[in-house]
Amino acid sequence: MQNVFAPHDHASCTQSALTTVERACAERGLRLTPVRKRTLEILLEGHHALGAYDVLQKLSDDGLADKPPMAYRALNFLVEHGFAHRVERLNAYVACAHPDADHTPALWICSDCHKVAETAQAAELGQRLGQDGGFSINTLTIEAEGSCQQCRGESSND
Amino acid sequence: MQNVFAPHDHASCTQSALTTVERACAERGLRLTPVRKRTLEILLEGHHALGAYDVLQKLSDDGLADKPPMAYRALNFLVEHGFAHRVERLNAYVACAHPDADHTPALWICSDCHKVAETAQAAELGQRLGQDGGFSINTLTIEAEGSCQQCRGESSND
DNA sequence: TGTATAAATGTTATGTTATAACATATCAAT
DNA sequence: ATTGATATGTTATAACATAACATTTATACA
Repeated sequence: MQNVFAPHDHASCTQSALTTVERACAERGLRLTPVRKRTLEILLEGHHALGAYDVLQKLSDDGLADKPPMAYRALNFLVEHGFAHRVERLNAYVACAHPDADHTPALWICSDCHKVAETAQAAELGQRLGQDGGFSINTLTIEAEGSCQQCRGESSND
Repeated sequence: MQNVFAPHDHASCTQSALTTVERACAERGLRLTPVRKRTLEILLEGHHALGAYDVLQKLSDDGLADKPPMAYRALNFLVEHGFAHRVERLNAYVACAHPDADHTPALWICSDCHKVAETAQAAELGQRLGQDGGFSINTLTIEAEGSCQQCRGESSND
């Protein structure tokens, strides 16, 4: 687990995500317009899920967008291209922790600190699960709500 | 996979779910009031997810409830006690396919026929996933969207 | 049997999340 | 420059959900 729960150098964490997305957009011919980039930055400010209207408020503060569709469009762009994830349980959005990998993430929502972490091993797992019933998966949502190690104040070997 | 996608004797399927829930309520001292029972019946009419307002409409037709909180209360009761599940991806609800077992279901949403099936093997799986990061899971959501075997028109051994 | 307590229901009002539909502007290629 | 595609601006409304408080009904037990 790429541990966003643990203390880390968040500035470089943000910077590297941003750079990676910029590169990915360049490579894939995607337009990381001002609203889109700012939306990503907003999500990157913390490892928390933000609702579309939270994002909209911040975009509005910056004079970049002031109506729901604008925020939803930017968020949908990010989600579609794997630069952010929608957290179904929260009707909210998180920046992707490793936007370059093609992945179906499992999301880990700490109900205490409200941070959301992500792991990538979900896809194979879904395939395995679906095999029995002959179900062919397009998209898979795996979200756990609970408490992270940091919030439980426990050591790693308990 | 308890295959709700495949043709089956739905009347007996419904009846047995209903009986099981009635028994469970009796055993656990829960009150399966008219609105609650009818709500369950409504969900049991098909293996489809229904939105709270769809349910409300039907309850209203029956003169049992006519305001949002009434439907939400009944639905929440069913969900809390494991007699129905909330489908996060759809903001909707399905009757539980095996309401007696204590389970964390994985839900299988066919985007073609819109039926929702359920399997029970999710819990262990979540535990395994969370172990690495020391994350302690309270609730786990696993939902796959895709196409069922029936809708793909494929044989079982492809 | 009356009364206390808890549980469920009824009701108003509003909060929150999301999109349809259509107009306008900008970009990218020829 | 023209065109076609993409993105943005805007209005309006749809869809989902709950807070807060009043009233009724069930249940327990004095």
